[in-house]
Amino acid sequence: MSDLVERLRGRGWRMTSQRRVVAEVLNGDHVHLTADEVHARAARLLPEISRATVYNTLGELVSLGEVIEVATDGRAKRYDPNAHRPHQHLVCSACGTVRDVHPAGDPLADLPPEERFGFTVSAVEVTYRGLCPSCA
Amino acid sequence: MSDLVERLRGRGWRMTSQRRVVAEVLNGDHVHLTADEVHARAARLLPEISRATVYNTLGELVSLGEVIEVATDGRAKRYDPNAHRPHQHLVCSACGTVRDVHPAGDPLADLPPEERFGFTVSAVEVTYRGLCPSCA
DNA sequence: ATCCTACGTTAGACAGAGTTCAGGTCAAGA
DNA sequence: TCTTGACCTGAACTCTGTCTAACGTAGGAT
Ligand SMILES: [Mn+2]
Ligand SMILES: [Mn+2]
Ligand SMILES: [Zn+2]
Ligand SMILES: [Zn+2]
Repeated sequence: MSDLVERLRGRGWRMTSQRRVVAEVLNGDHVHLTADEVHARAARLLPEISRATVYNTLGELVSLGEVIEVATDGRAKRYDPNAHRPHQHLVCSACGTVRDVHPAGDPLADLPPEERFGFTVSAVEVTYRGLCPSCA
Repeated sequence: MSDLVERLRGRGWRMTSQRRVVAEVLNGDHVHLTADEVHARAARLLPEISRATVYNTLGELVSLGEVIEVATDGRAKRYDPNAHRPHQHLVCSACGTVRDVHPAGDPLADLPPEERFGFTVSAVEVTYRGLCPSCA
């Protein structure tokens, strides 16, 4: 996540304390924070950061391809810095916890041509649902 | 969808004009309407129907297992009367059109035990994304 | 057929998530 | 250091969905 600063600068983006702090928060494995969680953690490092800036920066990171947006349910979207390797998600139906998973097989290949209705299919998302150990 | 009226009655539910109209709107194949779309169409048949009743009735139909809630993106949930046969969805990234698809294989079997992190996995959703013929 | 009443409906207030905007701030090149 | 346009802020606003109190009515009881 630290060379993100370089990538952003390479695209002519100003490196502000706000953007640095958001990038800092989105660091680690199995990180799937909501925008408000990102804002709360960023505000511990930079108290005056605004909600709007967090939303703007997250949206920019998504456009850059550095962060993936995960729409789990009727709840808030989660922002996932693990954009390196493609993966799918396992979501707890009770508490909303999200884990990265790597299923076998290629779901795209499982969709036969006659089931594509003339669409140009380019991506597939798989969401597994169940109860996590704490909630079971 | 017409014997839905009977199933509801069998559960001791009152059959009101509002519920009949919502059931009427949710009729056909590849129907994936948002709650507000259901409300708009229901209101053409029964102008005084309220938004709250549409939400209530849709929630009841989901609890009954007669309708499936589909969260396509960060937008409004869609309500799908095709609850008979399990299926997945193909969504146009441009216009949002949703089609029912039936991929081969069992995605649940593709998630090995060591990728389940102790979860009790009970369901899986697959969403294919791409451009529909009109948008391509 | 009429009455009763618990269940259903309504309008509007409310809440959470996210967007927009006018005005103030500041990163970084000259 | 100066300049400037990109960036940030707070507040208002939209969108989706829930809740509530008062009103209406489906359908069994009489
Ligand atoms: Mn992830
Ligand atoms: Mn469907
Ligand atoms: Zn859980
Ligand atoms: Zn389309």
